[in-house]
Formats: sequence, C-alpha cells, structure tokens
Amino acid sequence: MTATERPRRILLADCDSYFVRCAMLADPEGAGKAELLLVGGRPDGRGVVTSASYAARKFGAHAGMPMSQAVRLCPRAMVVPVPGEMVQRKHREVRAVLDEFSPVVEAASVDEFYLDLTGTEELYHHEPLEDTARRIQQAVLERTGISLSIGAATQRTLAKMAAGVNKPFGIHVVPPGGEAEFIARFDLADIPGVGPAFAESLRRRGATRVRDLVPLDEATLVAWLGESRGRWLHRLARGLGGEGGVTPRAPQKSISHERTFPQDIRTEEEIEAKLLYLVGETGASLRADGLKARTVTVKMRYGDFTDRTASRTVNEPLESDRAIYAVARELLRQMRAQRRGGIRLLGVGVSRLGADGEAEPMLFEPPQGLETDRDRRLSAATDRLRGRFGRDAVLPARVAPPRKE
DNA sequence: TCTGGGGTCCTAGGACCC
DNA sequence: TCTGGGGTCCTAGGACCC
Repeated sequence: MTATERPRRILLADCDSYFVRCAMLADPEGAGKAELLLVGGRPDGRGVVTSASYAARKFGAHAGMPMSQAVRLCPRAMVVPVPGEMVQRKHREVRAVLDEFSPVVEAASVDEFYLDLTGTEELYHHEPLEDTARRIQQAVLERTGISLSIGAATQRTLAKMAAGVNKPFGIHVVPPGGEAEFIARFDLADIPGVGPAFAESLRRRGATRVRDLVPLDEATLVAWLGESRGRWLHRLARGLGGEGGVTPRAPQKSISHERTFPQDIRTEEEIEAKLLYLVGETGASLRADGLKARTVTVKMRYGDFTDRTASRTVNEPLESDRAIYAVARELLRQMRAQRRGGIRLLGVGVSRLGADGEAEPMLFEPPQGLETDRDRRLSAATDRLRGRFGRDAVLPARVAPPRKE
C-alpha cells in the first residue's frame, strides 16, 4: 500500500435469521406470530432445518439439523417450508437499498452482501464508518423489514467475522491496524473457510486458536496444509490482507438439480424415471439462462450415505433434454454396473457452460452430432408450455410429478 | 437421531502433447 | 535405448459455504 492509499473499507451485511424473517413476512398471522419457528424440512421426514428462530435455538435447534430431531428438541415449534418467493423478493429489495449506499455490492449468497465503501469518505463527510453502517442498517430495516448485522474491516474475511460479533442487529468495525488484535481472539474453527475437517487437522497438530499459529512460519503451514491454504492462513493469523476485493458476481459455472427421496429407490426403471425428471429440471434452468453445457454429471447417494459421481465432457455444447438425458443415462448405467443397491438421492448437473454460440473452447474433433435441431426445438416448445401452464404441464412419458407438499 | 439443495474451489492422477 | 519437464484437459472425490 502506498502512503497516499487509504485503507479499504469493506462491509459484510448479513441478514439476521433470514429465512425465519422471510417466513414471518410471508405469513404475518401464522408464522409471523410464532416465537418458536423452524423453517425448512420436508413433509416426508428427510429434511433438515434451514433456519431456526432465536427462541427455538435456545432449545438446541439449529440450521443443518435433521428436522425430526429439531422437532423433538422443540416440540411446540411451528414448522414451515422455505418461503422461496419471499426469499428472492427480499433479496432484491435489500440489494436495492444497499446499492444506494455503496458503489460496489456483491451478493455472496441469498442473505449476505459485501460492500466496498473505499473512496466514499468525502461522500459520507468523513463520518465514522460505524455511523454509515448504522444508517445502512436502519434504512434496510425500515424499507424491507429485514434486520442486518454489519461487520467492517480492511478485508473480506475479517469483515465477515466482525458481522458475527454482535448478532442480531449488530455492528462491529475492525479499525485499520487493529486486524491482528481482532482475529487473535478467535478459534480457528470460527474462520470462514475452516470447516470441521480443516479444524480437526489443525487440532491434531496442536493448534485450536488463531494465536497458536502466530509463532509458526509460512513454510511450516505450507507443509501442513498445502500451498494455497498454508499461505492464506499464515497471513490471516497476522491480520494481513491479500484477499480479493468486492466484485460483482462472476458468471455461473454449473447448474444442477438433485432430489432426496422419501424412501430409498432401488429398481433401475424407477431410477431412470427420476433421472429423466431431473434432466428436465436442469435442462430448463440451463435454457432459461440462455446457456449450453459441455459436461454432464450424475450424482448418486446410496443408502449408506456414500456419494458417487460420474461425468462426461462432450465436444459439442448441449441444451436439449434429450441429448443431456442420453449422456446422463449412460453415466447412470456405468455407475449402476459398478454398484447397485438402493439410493436416497439422485442428481443431474451440467457444467463447462457457455452462452449460445460461444460455449467453452472446443476440442479439435468435429462435433459428435449428439443433438439435432429437432431436439432443440422440442425443448424450446416444452419450455414455452411450462411457462404458460406450469412446470408439471409437460412431463416425459412415465414420469410422475413430485409429491405435492 | 439420521443427516437438503444449490453452489464454489481444491487436489490428485492420468492422458496427451511438445 | 532411455529419460526429462511443463502445460492442458479431463475425471472423481471431498471440503466448505449458506
């Protein structure tokens, strides 16, 4: 950093129990009045909690927990499905407010936004960053009904950690120069990017707190963790930056749909029928974004929870359900030849995406002719019918719609 | 008690080319 | 006859995030 350069002012705005809040806004008379609220799950009993109200968390319920377990812990809680439309609507509304405050806004997920206020010091009359954050928080709450917690720092990871300090409706600013002191208070497992497996490998080497890493040199961490994670953690433990800035979202790299079934399915006919349905969903998403794909992936989760994936890249960008299904079914049959038995989940994904006409770089071989114009027209017609009459208006032969909730 | 769905990124190994 | 290293592309698996 040069002497004239100002420290970056990066904010993370994190919506407080976002799915719970959306469920309450979507149903003010029902969920809106429930203190104990669990959002998520599925009627078939194989779902998990997407978000639990603060009152329900006191009973031990939390996001990611099997819904059946959460209900046992908190039997008086009201359980509602994820209010998908409200979740998207509020995301757009919150973003619109944030756009008024910051020249750069990046949606990191449906309920988290990075803002870069570097260079806005004059605009905000050199008020303390905390005051700006407070006004952002108030404006979002008044205009959208969504409560935010905001963290601010000179880099993304620290801003995100700061946002968790005073939840809910909290603000925490890490002052420039105070980074090392701020992060020293945390356990390694509190760092975003350090999950259970990573934390355990560090624990086995005697490091559980950030300050345990400070005496270690970079070479040691690189030897333990590999080049990229070793360097990153070495810098982070000292409060040093070097992370990327805030940028509008990069283009999407993959599209997928997967389904966990109420009971494991075992017959090949049934599995192929589900595969066809999932190809339809994935193909529709692909075409809705005006994209084509060169790689098709099939994912299976067996009854014992082991996952298998198989993928194939073809030298011709695909967009039609028929062509994608032809590839996916072959992959499925290969996988089933290796291992049979009941599966609880099936998924179909596509990647190596490209817009019409400019898909990923092609190999030198000529196209294999996997997809014809007729295939493309048929899929386009299906999309139009589904657009007018609903997603279950056109179903492939022998494929039943999913159970209604 | 029994574990969702949608993504991103990383690693490691093999094929192939120069 | 034997032996390189680097780069790209692809596949499978896994960690991680919300």
